[in-house]
This record gives sequence, structure tokens and C-alpha cells, in this order.
Amino acid sequence: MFNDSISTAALRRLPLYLQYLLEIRPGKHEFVSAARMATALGIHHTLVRQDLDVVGAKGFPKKGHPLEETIAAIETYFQWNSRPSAFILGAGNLARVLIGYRQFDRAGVDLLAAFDQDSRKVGTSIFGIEVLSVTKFVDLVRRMHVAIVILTLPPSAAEESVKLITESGVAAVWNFMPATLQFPDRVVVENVNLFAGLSILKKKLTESLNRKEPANEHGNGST
Amino acid sequence: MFNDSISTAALRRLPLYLQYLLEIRPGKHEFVSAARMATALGIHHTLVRQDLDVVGAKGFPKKGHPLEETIAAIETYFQWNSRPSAFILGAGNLARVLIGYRQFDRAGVDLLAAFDQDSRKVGTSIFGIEVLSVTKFVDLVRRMHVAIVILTLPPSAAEESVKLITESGVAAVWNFMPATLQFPDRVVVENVNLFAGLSILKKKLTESLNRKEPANEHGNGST
DNA sequence: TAGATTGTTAATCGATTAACAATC
DNA sequence: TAGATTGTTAATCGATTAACAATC
Repeated sequence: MFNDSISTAALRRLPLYLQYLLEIRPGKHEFVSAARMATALGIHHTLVRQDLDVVGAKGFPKKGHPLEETIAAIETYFQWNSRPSAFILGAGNLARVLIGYRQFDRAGVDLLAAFDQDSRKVGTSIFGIEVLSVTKFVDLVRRMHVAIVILTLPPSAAEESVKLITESGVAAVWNFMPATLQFPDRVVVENVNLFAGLSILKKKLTESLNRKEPANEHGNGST
Repeated sequence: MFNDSISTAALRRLPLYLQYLLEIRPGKHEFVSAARMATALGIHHTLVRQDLDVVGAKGFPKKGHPLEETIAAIETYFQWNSRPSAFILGAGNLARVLIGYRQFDRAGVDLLAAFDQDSRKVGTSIFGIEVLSVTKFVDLVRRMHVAIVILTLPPSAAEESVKLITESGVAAVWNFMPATLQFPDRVVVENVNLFAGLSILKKKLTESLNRKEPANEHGNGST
């Protein structure tokens, strides 16, 4: 059904295509060209075509890609083959942001519950996701066959988090904690560094200013 | 002073080195080897050496890299050459997370204030950062020569955000909003997609399960 | 000295872009 | 038909890994 291999780079772009297509859906057009998507998203048009091909979203010469079918193709791609369950460990502000965007379903992941140490949070719910006591975490991961844990605790809870993850035997961790965590080798980890983009932005900014006013030429080699 | 060119990939790794070094600082060792950093962070050891070289952090054969000097080298690298001011547009949960991590200073950016439409938030402060009315935003960007705006408003505010950014004439946008925004060409943009990592994690998870139990062989070509 | 570790250059790999053929 | 657009293959580019020399 799908072109069987996909690069991680493509995997990052697919949600952007989907987002863009959903945004223009209310419009009157039934088809969208790869070139138009490319321009809107700042991605090379050939790359857009290659990526859409991977998820099996066929286009038509002279017309473009059918909007609805392309949306369906991308959504199906993410749902396809597996739909793991997830818990979110830490019911703070970041958990609130992630749950609020409601993209778990679209990414093909079932978010079942949140966990927190704070007894004031336990029993409440965040956009329909219940907050449970962290004492139930290990047991529930096992009993409910939860595959993914999303770590949104503060860095001070690093040690405790590694212990909980390891004991629970969960297979994969999506880590937002700004700390260097050492999990057992069997655990699949994807680290998210919220601040990584800032230094890249600063670099781009400096470059763009240098391009406009190449004045300051007193001996620093920054580009 | 610094090796003058740096790849964006290296720029993403530097904060990880810094984080790791700060974590082990309380320990007894004065030196740390590239190999040890590499193992802890899951990065190739040669790459660690190349990256440290870029920021001018010298190492010593047989000893390794001096902990304090290496920390100082990375911090100096980010501070060096420019220290732009920033506003954060949107004083919600995500703003709270970003401000709470206190990494702006370390990244060489001065966060001056937050802005929100909600009059209940105006006048409050988030970890010492004042929340001002969004009506003052455009004027203050200009008067205070703010270079970077951090967009943490919900996607429903997409149109309004583009208007504010464009009117203010700010040079760079660090965008956390899950929406396809079209800024004037002169604006430097770095988009952060909070959910991008989830599909990559799902892919890694599927691959690791396939490796362990290559049972399910009924005709799907996923790898 | 021998060995551990850095630092540098070359080879490989993966991802993007360019060129162009296919098609409606 | 001519032209717009897709789809595919080849060329280029950038980033990672491997090989190895330098050094304390």
C-alpha cells in the first residue's frame, strides 16, 4: 500500500503538509499543486512530490493533488499498521499544551491518561484526559500495555522519571525533559529540545543582518 | 576566536553538551573525554570533538576536555557577537514552560516581556517576566529595538499574529504556533513543530518491535 | 615508553535539488 | 495540440562516520 521506506526528514514534513491542507480546505479548490504547497511551506516542490508519493497520495498532471484524497492519504499513513497507547507523565503546563493541540489522534497514538505527583492535580482532567496518581503509573503501564510514555516533568524529577520508566518496562519514551537521561538500551527514546531552534534562529538572524549591512568588518569571522 | 562556520546540526547539539556538562559538574572530575560525552548523549565521539573544536573548546591528549573551560567556551559561543532582545507573544501555558526553563540567557537572548490579549493576565508576571497588553506590542517592539518575537499564541490567533509581526517590523520570529503563517520575505522564521518527534518515535518503536519479533509477515512492507 | 585521547582529513551516507521524461 | 503539472532518475550538497596521525 505505501512506499515502504520513509526518511525521518520526510516524517517531519508530512504533518506540515497535512496542516496546510486542512487550513486551505474551507477554500473553493478541489486540487492543490505541489508547487503551491512548496511555496507556502518553504519546501522544494520536488521534495513535496516525493513525500506525497511515499504516503501513496497520487496527483494528476495538469490538475494537481486532490485535496480530500491527499488529506486522507496522510492521515491513513499515520494510522496505518500500529496505533500504540500512550501515557503522559507530568500534568503541568507542557502537558496542557500537548493535550490541547489534540494532535495525538492525527499522529496515530492513543493518549489514555496523565500522571502527576501533586495530589491537587490528581482527579482533575485536562481537556478530557484524566490525571491519575503517579503511584499507579507502573502498574497501569503494564496492565494496559502502554507502549509510549511522554515525559513532561521538570528536570528536577529526572532520576525519579528514569526509575518509573525502567520499572514500568514501557517500550518508548518521548522526552521533553531538559536533562540527560540514561534509559536501558531496550527503550526507544526521542528527545525534544524546546530551545534548540533558538540558537538556529539567532544564527539566521545574524546572517540576514550581515547580508543587509555588511558594514561591521573589524575582524570577526562570523558568517 | 571561533571556527567561523557552524552547521545547524552542530548548533542543535551544543546545548546538549552544555546541559550534560552542567549535570556532571557537581562530580569530582576536572576533565571529561569526548568519548564519555558521546556515550551519554548518543552522539558519535568524533562528532563531539569536531563540535567542541568549533566553539574553541580545546582538549588535552590523555586527559580529555577541561570541564569548566568547556562549559565557559560553549556559553561564550552563544553570547558572542550579538545578544538580541526578545518579546514573547502569548502568555499561556507554553510561554510559562519556556520562561520557566530559563534558557534564554544561556542561548544569548534577552527576554524582556510577554504580551497577551487576556486582560486578566495583563499586569501579572511569569517567573519575573511582566505580561503587558497586546495593544502595546507594535509600539514597544519599535521603541525597544526588539529583534526576536516568540509566538506562542493558539492557532486561532494566526491571522492576528501575522498582522502584529508585520506591523511591528520585527526581524525574526520563533514560531510555536501550529499553523502555516506567511510573513514578509524580510522576516527570518524558525518554526517549531512540537509533534514532529512523535511520528519519528512511532517509526522507531515499530522498527524495534519488528527487530525483536519478526513474526507478523503477512504482506506489509513496513520497515 | 606505551597508551589514551585529541584533532584532522578522507570516505560514506543520506537528504535535497536539478534535469527531464510522462501524461492528461 | 500546447502547456501545466506530475513522477522519476541523476547530480549535488551537507552531515556523519571511519581512518589515522599528533601529542602528552
